[in-house]
Amino acid sequence: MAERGRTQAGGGRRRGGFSLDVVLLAPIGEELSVLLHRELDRGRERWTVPYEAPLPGEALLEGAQRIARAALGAEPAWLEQVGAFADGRRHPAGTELSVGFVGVVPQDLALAVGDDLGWVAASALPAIPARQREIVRQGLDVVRVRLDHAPIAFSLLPPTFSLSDLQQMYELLLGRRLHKASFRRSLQAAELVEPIDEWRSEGRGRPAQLFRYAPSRKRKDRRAVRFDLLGG
Amino acid sequence: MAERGRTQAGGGRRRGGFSLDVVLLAPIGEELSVLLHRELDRGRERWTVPYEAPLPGEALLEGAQRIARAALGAEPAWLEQVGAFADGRRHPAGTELSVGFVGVVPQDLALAVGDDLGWVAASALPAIPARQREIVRQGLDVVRVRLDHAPIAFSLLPPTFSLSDLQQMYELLLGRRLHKASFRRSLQAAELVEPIDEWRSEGRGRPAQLFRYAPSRKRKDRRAVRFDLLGG
DNA sequence: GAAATAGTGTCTCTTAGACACTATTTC
DNA sequence: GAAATAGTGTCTAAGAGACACTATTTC
Repeated sequence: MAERGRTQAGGGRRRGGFSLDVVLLAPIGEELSVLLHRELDRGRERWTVPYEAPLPGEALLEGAQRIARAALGAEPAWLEQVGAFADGRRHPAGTELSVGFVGVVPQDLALAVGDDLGWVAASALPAIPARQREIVRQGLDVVRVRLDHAPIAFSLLPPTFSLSDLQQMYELLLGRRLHKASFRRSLQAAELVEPIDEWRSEGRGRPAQLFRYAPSRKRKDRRAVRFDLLGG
Repeated sequence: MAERGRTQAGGGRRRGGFSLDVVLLAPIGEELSVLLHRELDRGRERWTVPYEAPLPGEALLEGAQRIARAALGAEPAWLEQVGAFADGRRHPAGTELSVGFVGVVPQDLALAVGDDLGWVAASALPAIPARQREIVRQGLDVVRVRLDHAPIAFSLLPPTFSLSDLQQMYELLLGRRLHKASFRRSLQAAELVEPIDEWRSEGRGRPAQLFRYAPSRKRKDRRAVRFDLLGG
């Protein structure tokens, strides 16, 4: 916790090394949001994706986890490499190379970030360094591609959830609406969730049955969930 | 051409930098093969994936192209980044970090490599440094994933080809058999090829009509080719 | 009752994959 | 004719997506 707000501590202007850049995504209200760090550069406010130099001997994923922990005070629920970026575009660390990561954070953990950090809707990012903008763009793509194969959406939900919760999470991450009946059929076919004997009422409307994530081990290469567009 | 056989020229033991590792794949006969470089290390023969240090100011893809050109004397037909690797495993450059690329090379270009280079079946690689083995493994995955969306198979064929040629190339790259009728239906739906008024006889059997790669511009996000298993 | 949300049944259309066939060549 | 390869027609099963419906709650 003491590390919070000092995300850039190790990210000097070391020309020889490289930076680790960590795009953290969280569902904030109805928006898929990105964690940005506010820096003051000669009196001007600048936003950056959290980054730092790697530590000697540290694996890339470990370093990305460390940077995420420094920013969040907690581990992201999922974290994966996006790639290496050295296109000559501007980066605040001054390094020629950056290795990008993307991770997701559940909303409750996301809300407890420090003063100089903020969640900004991915659809309305402020100006950030060009190389980092590319990392964010590709990071969003990585999440959307991986969504079918990794339990990213589940990791953002509490242990029990309704199928409407789950569908909304998928829709938020994908940035598009899904077809309700089809979503549920696919979920059933994928054997990913298990109903529990519990219902939750949101005030208005029929109470929703709750489920928990319980993937069937039988089919490993089976696609997780298949999606349809739009929906009633 | 003068560069050939000096692939490792820039790949010293610079702890501070990183290496660019280029996995080159080619269809050699019936085998999908990887280009390896033979080095002598204290009298022992060692095989490595071509690698070098990047040049200052050079974009990653440019560097990978340069390394491929040095090894092949030609550009690969397709080249894409695999990712960054710094897992602490062994790498001949001695760097902590490597950025991996994967590319493909048509057979005719592939056959003209120098003495200290050789094409080895991907299914039967010799011992290579652990980090490079991982880059090869992930590189093969990248090719297979991209095959649906990038004209990789076409880039490995001459301008005109039979549909059986094309299917065989897909099968080689994917490492599995495809279903003939389904392959052709998918190809038709994807509007990727155009028949030309020319046939080719292989000696035995009915002559095959020749086609050329002619993607329809209309549907950009349409999946390139959809595949089925096995086949008559 | 209306409004809101959860959940389902059924229809159509597309496609993967199997199967079996026809077509055209060399021997 | 047989063998080999190219190419196609049809059937089935699965799945996507639309549509409309039923079910259960609050107001």
